[in-house]
Amino acid sequence: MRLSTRTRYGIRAMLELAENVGRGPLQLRIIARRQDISVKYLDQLMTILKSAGFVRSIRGSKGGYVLARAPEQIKLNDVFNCLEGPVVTVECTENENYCARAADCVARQVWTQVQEAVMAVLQSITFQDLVDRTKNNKSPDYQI
Amino acid sequence: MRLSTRTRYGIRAMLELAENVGRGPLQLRIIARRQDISVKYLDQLMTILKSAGFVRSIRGSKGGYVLARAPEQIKLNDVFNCLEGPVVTVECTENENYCARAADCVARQVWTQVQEAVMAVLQSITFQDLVDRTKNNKSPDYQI
DNA sequence: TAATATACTACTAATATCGTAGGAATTGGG
DNA sequence: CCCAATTCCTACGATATTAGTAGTATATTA
Repeated sequence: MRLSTRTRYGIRAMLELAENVGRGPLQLRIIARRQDISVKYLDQLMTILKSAGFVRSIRGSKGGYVLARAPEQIKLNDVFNCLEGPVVTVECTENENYCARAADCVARQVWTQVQEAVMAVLQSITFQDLVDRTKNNKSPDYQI
Repeated sequence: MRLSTRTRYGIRAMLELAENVGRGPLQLRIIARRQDISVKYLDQLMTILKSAGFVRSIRGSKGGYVLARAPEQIKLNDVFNCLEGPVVTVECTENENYCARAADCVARQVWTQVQEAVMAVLQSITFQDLVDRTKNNKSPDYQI
């Protein structure tokens, strides 16, 4: 159960956009440099995020990317699902008919519990929350 | 973030052994048939579980496998870790020095939160719990 | 000694991941 | 109108992992 770089990079890129709200479009090049990600790879990730409706693009010179919605309206769970796929994919938790024993399968119950725990965390956090947390981390009050 | 069959099969095999406690060794062949897993593949999984100390093997005729500890003393988390590896592997959650920005990286905080949520679920369940749940599921009281 | 098990090692097909590469299309500014 | 900057699109490839299959060696019981 390891996270793909796709998801990790994608969420970090979204965070960059969230921090840039109100300052116009942000370029791939900039995001890639700040987050230490290959421009070309990030290019593909943004395509996914764009077609899922999380970001908007402005083409041409002075173009770039902006969030399609306000940061407080985008939950981590949404983006996670888009990039990583359904949380904890075990076929039988999604499709009751996948296995004949599903009804009294305790293993299935466990995976469902795990799944719900992960979703609960990711659903409770928006990109605005992450922006706020970043500010707190950078605040002088928190320096040692 | 999908579970490998390795983990799923392994946990189901362990559950079979937990249900068989006190009845002597259980053969690979039997477990494989009941759980619909390839005998040869299960063979390899049991090798892993054995070297991790979760099961003991009895070789030769009338041999098989038994749990190495009482079912109430084996948490799902232990077996999960053994088969699937660390929960939610993101290098930076395990190794603070992996990334220079780790200290104030909010993405890292998120993955830590997710990780802890999963571990909390898996740590709260033992194989004895699963045996009990199975009995409840099979009890006539629960039939419709 | 025969039958039944586990133990061990090697191989393989399929798939996914994590990119790299190259060029086409669009836009803003001089 | 032209050039530079930027997104858009498609194809390719190297690497690793997964989910097995296969064959043989070793141990134990009866």
